[in-house]
Amino acid sequence: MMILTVPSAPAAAEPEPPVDLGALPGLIGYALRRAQLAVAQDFHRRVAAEDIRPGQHSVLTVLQNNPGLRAARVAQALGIKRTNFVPVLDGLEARGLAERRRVPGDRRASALFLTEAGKAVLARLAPLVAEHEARFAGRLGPDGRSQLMGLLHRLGEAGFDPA
Amino acid sequence: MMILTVPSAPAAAEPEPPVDLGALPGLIGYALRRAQLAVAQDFHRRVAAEDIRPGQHSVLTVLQNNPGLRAARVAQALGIKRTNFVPVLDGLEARGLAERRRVPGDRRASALFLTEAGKAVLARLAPLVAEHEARFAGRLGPDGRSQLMGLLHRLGEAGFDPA
DNA sequence: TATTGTTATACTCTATAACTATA
DNA sequence: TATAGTTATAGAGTATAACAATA
Repeated sequence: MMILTVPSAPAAAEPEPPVDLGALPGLIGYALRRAQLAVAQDFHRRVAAEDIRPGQHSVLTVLQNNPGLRAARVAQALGIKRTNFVPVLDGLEARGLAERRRVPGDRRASALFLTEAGKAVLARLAPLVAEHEARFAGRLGPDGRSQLMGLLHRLGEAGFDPA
Repeated sequence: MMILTVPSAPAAAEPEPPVDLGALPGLIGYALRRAQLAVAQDFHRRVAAEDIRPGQHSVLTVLQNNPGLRAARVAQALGIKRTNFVPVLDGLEARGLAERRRVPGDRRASALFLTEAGKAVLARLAPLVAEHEARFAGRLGPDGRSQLMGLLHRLGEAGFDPA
């Protein structure tokens, strides 16, 4: 019996050499993006039941801690442009989680508040966010976590100003 | 003389109390997002002259280090879905920086290569990216930088799979 | 049947310019 | 003239579903 063609290796055993990422894994920005993607995806999965995204969670948290704050200040505190903050707030208001009220002294401004439903969502969110946080804190250990927070804070300093 | 209204302080001196971010600054995901935003904005400014975004830089780097790699493998290595990789590659090809070539053995696949122009862009990019990296590495110090890379890698592990 | 690349589509995020009503 | 909120719009990024050609 004659063998007509001899593949250099069985198809199932072709290992496909790993992709060489070059200098990318050593770049701070690349490592940040990969880590942030992983963390954001976990947030999305954990909090899916409440249908809240990280940015919405941030806004609700700020309103809880600063009832009556003006829209421009919320946006600025979170690094969101005023113009992009409008649809975010529209969404929260349409779902009955937050509300705009007129400010007595200044008829241009609006003061923002959580509704009771908004407070309830935040209360239900708390344990989900805590689990999410614990998952990644667990990967780092207490020392690693506090080191990371310090290092990230240094990167974020003096960095941006979303006029 | 009767004072009708007494503002609690002159308007110019009203300090506007700081916004209370609550638990946000202690959350890994929030700190990651702020840091990533600052780093990405600096990348954008530094590299504006070449009109290349971080994702494009990553693709060009992978093609340089793995000439002839298939599209699906490039996308998977960078955490981009195959379907979203198409317009990225279209853009690079339209600018003459990368090209698709037919693969002899498999008529479905395309092998990806940098063009000479693509190699030249990457060469001009190198010092800009190095400056960008140095800016943030300088904020952390050598030890801080290597700690950060280790911690970010732990966060990104086993995290995502952009099928 | 499974894989490669692709189209179509939609939703989010981010960005700029310009408007309105106030101040 | 400046500010608070808004509208309109455009560009990226990311997501799913489905298709043709090929394996």
